[in-house]
Amino acid sequence: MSTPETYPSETPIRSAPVARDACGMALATELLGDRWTLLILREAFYGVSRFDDLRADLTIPRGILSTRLKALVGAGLLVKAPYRQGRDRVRYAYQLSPMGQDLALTLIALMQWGERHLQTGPSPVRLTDRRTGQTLQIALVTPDGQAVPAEQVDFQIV
Amino acid sequence: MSTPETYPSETPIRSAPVARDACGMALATELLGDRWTLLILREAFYGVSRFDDLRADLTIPRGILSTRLKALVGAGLLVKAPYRQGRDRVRYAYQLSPMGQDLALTLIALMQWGERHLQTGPSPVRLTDRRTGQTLQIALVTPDGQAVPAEQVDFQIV
DNA sequence: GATCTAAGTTCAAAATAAAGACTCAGTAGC
DNA sequence: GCTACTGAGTCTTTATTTTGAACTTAGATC
Repeated sequence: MSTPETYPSETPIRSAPVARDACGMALATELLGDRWTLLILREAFYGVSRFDDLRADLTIPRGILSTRLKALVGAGLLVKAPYRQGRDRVRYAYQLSPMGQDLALTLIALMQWGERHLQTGPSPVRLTDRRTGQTLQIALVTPDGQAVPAEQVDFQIV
Repeated sequence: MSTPETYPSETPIRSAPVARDACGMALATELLGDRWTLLILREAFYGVSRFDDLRADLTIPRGILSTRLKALVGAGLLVKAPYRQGRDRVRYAYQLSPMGQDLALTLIALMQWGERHLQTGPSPVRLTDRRTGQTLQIALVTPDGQAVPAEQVDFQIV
């Protein structure tokens, strides 16, 4: 990808060319950028959905989990779905909404970066093509699904 | 993509099938998951590299910026490069290391998700194929660069 | 020598997070 | 009916972080 101008240079970049409130990444970061939210969503992707299971799995304080879940439900990433186990009373499970599920590629991108740069051992997670068994990776693709190498990607601000 | 088992079900998932310290995403989240770190990296991608420019652009307290930059340099995402403007004394610019640059796809994934779900107006950011001008999107691809549709992706834990 | 600037450090006050006790609604056992 | 139990929270106190503002430092300029 065409990286931003290398620096030191004669005219260093003094500010970001896109305002924070017009940048999807900045907006997403405001919602997801804290110590727990992405970890909660990771659990949700794995299918962990009950309050006490999340709390035990993450060892997160109850109050914080409660606050975060409210925020995620409020933002539309999670939905509170009623369920009943056995003859027990109705309770609620936190499940990914379509908006939440759509975050999958982002979390996978983060996971693959973490595996490349932070993880020492091999990863237990396998992402493959169901048809061919080939290993899959995150990339930028054209509308017809052809990956474009980084050097060939043009990043511009209009 | 084969989503985790839908729930309510007879056997809900009680805990994540991958330990946090064996999951690249969880490791990445520990490093990047706070209110400022991703925003700092966003600036770095746009080429903003000086302490005071970052501070002014983000309106982040100096102390926090100092702490975060140290952490990012320590983790290897940023490098402190000496520079000299005019006849001024040597100062240091914070630039993305290869490890930091490799986070580009992750930030783009986050940006595209934010654009789809959080942004109201059109995005000023254009990601295109330099050869054909086609708009680009994040996807999972096979080693030969062919995108695989979500339904055909197999996610397994070994 | 006094002043300016970029890049920090230091410190008190405010906001957040953590840990643990408490609540509440419905079940189950006696 | 009374007691205990469970999942899903709330409440309260204490610890940790963040904030904002003032101070510091090193070299360049006047």
